[in-house]
Amino acid sequence: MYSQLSKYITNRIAISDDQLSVVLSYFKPLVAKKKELISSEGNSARRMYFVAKGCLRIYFVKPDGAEVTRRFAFENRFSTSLVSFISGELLTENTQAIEDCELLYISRNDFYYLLEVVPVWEKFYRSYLEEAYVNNTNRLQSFITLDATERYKLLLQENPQIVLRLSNKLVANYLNISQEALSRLKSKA
Amino acid sequence: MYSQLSKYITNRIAISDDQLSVVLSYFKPLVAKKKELISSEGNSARRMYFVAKGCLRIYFVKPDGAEVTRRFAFENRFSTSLVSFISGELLTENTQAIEDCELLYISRNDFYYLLEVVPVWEKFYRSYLEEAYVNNTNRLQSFITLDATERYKLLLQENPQIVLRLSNKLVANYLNISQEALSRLKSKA
DNA sequence: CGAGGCCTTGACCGCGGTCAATGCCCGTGG
DNA sequence: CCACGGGCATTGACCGCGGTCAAGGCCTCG
Repeated sequence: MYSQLSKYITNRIAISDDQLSVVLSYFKPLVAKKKELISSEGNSARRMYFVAKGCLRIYFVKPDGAEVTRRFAFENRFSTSLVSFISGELLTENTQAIEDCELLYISRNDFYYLLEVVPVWEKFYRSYLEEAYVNNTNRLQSFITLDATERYKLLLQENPQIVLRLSNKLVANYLNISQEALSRLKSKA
Repeated sequence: MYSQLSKYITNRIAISDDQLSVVLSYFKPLVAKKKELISSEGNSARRMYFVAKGCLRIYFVKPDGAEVTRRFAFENRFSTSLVSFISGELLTENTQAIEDCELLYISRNDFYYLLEVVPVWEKFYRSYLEEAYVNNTNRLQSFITLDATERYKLLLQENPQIVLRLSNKLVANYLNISQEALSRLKSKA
């Protein structure tokens, strides 16, 4: 697990072995069963997760109770309810294991502490934020410019893993269309 | 102009006078007339703009030629085509003055140079990225969860300046609805 | 004063949502 | 090992939001 995380970090920034082991020492392992809710709205336990195995789903809940998926995180991805992580306020999004998972997590406090004591960690966070921003913008753009069929085709191209590995229900939810609509557009194409 | 920018920066990070003047020295003034295109798609001149006076509009162009506004930046705001700024690739978005503007800009190269030589500048960029991410996420969320009327009401609440100061056409474009639809929902509410 | 852009209103329509019925698959317990 | 139940997928019927097209009035600017 820790070697996967090391690789992830060293792929992104130049960091000395000493600094790397300081960073790693703040990550703790966590195992979660399928369907388990790892952190939920209104909870103040903000953490950043590294997925060593399995898949996480980040979603928020609409006033009417409906859930909307913002993101899936498969193996070798970081993931967090980033808006709450940034603001330090209560969680606005839930994180759920949708497969049996092996995770490493770091608390928000420890993460921000590392920003102070390991200068190069700031660069890591920068690249994380930049990537999150670009992903978000692309997703926003796809909702603004594409209809349901085009969004589905784009997802197949750019992230086939989501379509192949997850249930139609989850895929439809991620595309923000109904299960029925996804079923129909699949049968046409 | 430079004092506005100083205030903006010192409001966000603790920075010594010396470092501040280094930072300021990389910003250059620019005046733009209403409707002027300041930087456009396919252009590689990536800059970050500080709006001292007037209003900028950042938009991208759909394959069919339609324009979609991602963001307006009024006085005392930073603004850039951030995805291109991050990636260093060609611009994917255009920036246009929609009023007569007084701007300060810094080139992408100089900006990244500052990240190396003025360590505290990294914190400034961090806070900028965090804010951009949160804004983007809220906007994405509003498209996913709200219909046209609700999006309009939310905009009135959170950013009345946009509605009051800009033409219906621009507002409708920002909300990603047709001018006609905006006209109708205004007359009902 | 004319032309072009913006705003409004009406008519029409298509995408995708909801509701409902049915079928399928799979996990669980008897 | 089979029977049952619950969740997921598919299909049909229906409908409403918001888009497009078109026409008319108004304001602005050259």
